[in-house]
Amino acid sequence: MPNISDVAKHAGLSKATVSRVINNHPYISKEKRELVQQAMKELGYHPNPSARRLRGHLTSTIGVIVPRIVNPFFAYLVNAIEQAAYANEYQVLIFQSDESREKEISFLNLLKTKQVDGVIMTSIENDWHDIKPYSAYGPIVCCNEYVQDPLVPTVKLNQTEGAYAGVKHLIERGHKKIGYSTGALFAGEGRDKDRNDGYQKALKEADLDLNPSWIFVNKHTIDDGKQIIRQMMNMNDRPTALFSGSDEIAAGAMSEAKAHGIRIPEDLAILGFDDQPIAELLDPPLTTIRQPIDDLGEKSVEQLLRFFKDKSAQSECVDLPFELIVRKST
Amino acid sequence: MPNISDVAKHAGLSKATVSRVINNHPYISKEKRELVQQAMKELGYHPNPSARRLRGHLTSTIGVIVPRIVNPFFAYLVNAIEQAAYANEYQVLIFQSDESREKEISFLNLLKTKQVDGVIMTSIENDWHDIKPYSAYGPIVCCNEYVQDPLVPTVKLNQTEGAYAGVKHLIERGHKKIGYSTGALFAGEGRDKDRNDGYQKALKEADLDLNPSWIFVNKHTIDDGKQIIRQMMNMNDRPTALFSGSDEIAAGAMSEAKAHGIRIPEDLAILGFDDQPIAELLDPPLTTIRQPIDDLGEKSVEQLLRFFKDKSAQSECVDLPFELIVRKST
DNA sequence: TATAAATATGAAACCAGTTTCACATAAGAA
DNA sequence: TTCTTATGTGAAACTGGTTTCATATTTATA
Repeated sequence: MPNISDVAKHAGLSKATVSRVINNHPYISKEKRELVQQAMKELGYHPNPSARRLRGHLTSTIGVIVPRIVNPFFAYLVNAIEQAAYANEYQVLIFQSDESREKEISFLNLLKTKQVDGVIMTSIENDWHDIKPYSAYGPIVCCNEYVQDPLVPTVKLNQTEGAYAGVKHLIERGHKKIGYSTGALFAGEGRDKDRNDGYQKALKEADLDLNPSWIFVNKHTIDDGKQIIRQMMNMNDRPTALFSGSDEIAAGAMSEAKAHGIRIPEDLAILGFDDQPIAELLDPPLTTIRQPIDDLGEKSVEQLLRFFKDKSAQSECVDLPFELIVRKST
Repeated sequence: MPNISDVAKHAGLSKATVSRVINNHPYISKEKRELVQQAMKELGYHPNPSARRLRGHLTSTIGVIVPRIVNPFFAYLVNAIEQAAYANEYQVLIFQSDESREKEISFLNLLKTKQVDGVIMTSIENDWHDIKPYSAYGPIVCCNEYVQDPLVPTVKLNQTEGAYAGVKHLIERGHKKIGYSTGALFAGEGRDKDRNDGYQKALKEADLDLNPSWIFVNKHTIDDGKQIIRQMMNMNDRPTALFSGSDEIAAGAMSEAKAHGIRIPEDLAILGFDDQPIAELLDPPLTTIRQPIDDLGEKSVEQLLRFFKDKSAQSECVDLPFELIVRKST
């Protein structure tokens, strides 16, 4: 592998001039620039990223923290981020936090050690208070999550509206007993809180009571969905509709419900969240709330790039619209 | 951020000694070692990876090339690899080749520039002939793919056996007209060829003819699965069973088939491949061939680590067993 | 026409580590 | 007791880039 000195020698110029050509510095004569480019091509030269990182601050790598890559929602989000990053000649370092606070922090340390230029967090495990200090070492963008801090660049969906529209749809279908599954019930801030707000708002508007035993907390997976149905089977007064926090939960619930002879949507309407590819493959196809995942990824990368270009850029909070996809499960 | 000189000063020793402690060199007195460790702890010191990379060759990063991360099979594979890597204190750099030859090569260049210590390829787009030269810069492990070169460390499933068992299962269920979807029909080597072999072997054993119009080539996605059914609808002589190359194709096919009033498995049996989580959620639940994804990932990382430890380690070819999961779709 | 500003280049310092070389000391062998 | 050999440490060179500083040459302005 040739290095910058080889190129300099080959072109009959100094390392400094070669470096300037590589970095598009001003004040270089066209003549020398072409000489250098010629030499680079002839030697098949590629700058060594480690060396660049060591001196400058450019790593051309962004970190993405996801809870679990096997969750299709995050797989699609990572995909969108990767595409956008690649188009801008950035690499993506992907981390699974596994919903562990320690892992999350260990990944954020990459900012400190200049392994990544910036981080996109698609989930937040620690208190923001503990994460914030890391943003001194590089920009951190919240994507699909957010915190109560106007200084944090954020790209998110209006969760309140989404949940509101979903529940309202169920109410319009005539349901009065609406079950609800959520990540955290008494979340002080963030996505879950907003969804909870939307759920409550829709109920209130329709003068419906909120039955606490119809609220299922800390549900995330397919198995959790099945479990919800099993819980419901033990109730005397069962909900007639279930607003689940994700398509995965909905899929699990649908599967288990059918196993118990419950007809969907006649006996139980099920509403998902995400619009994953499986949604339309389920039987009956799942009514769900589509999140604009590609936009989410693109905008997040965009935000990050803005900060790379201008250290003191203004923080933005991008709010993306959602869409209710009505299929046969409601 | 403290650097190695700060630590050296704090401990009253030289940079060299500190470096030796970090790298577990022999010939260091217990006394000084503890002094250094104390100093590192007190200062909260973490070595700068870029600097280490620059001189030595350690990047503590492995690259993984997948065709598409949104394909759940690869999401699970990446997950397994990541977990195994994390346990060994390695980071994972994930790349989507998007089935593009150029992208694949551009990622392999990271080996050249010492950005990754080694690469796990879960798909191969270019001819091996063009990839091989890169292995001079670091080990390349084939995972779930393979090439005709005994010098390449490989972890794979016995695809021939898998396909054979699947088709045989369909034959035992009484099917004589078995449709088959594959990636490439005339593949000279690799996964698709082996599966094709297994398909043919099972047919031959049962004295069944191979009807070329029942073979569907270059199918991968949910939509491809739907398309297969549409093609079948136009046939006078239709297969009574479909052996699809993935659960995704199977899911698409099942959905479209039901839309046309075809009963499963009475009118058409459908067999998947992978055993993805959706398999058991479909209606009817999908009979499929389970790939031991976690083992696939773990073994691949293991192989890589072997080469990191011993540059001239012997290449191994690990063959993993599969499992037929019988559900209701056949 | 004198002076300031813009353009253009190279030498050397710098980033934060690792490794080589030189050298000192302690232990084991002749 | 002398000569190897093993053990332990530091100064300095090195990795491959970027950036500062010094300096030379143009070009623009007063």
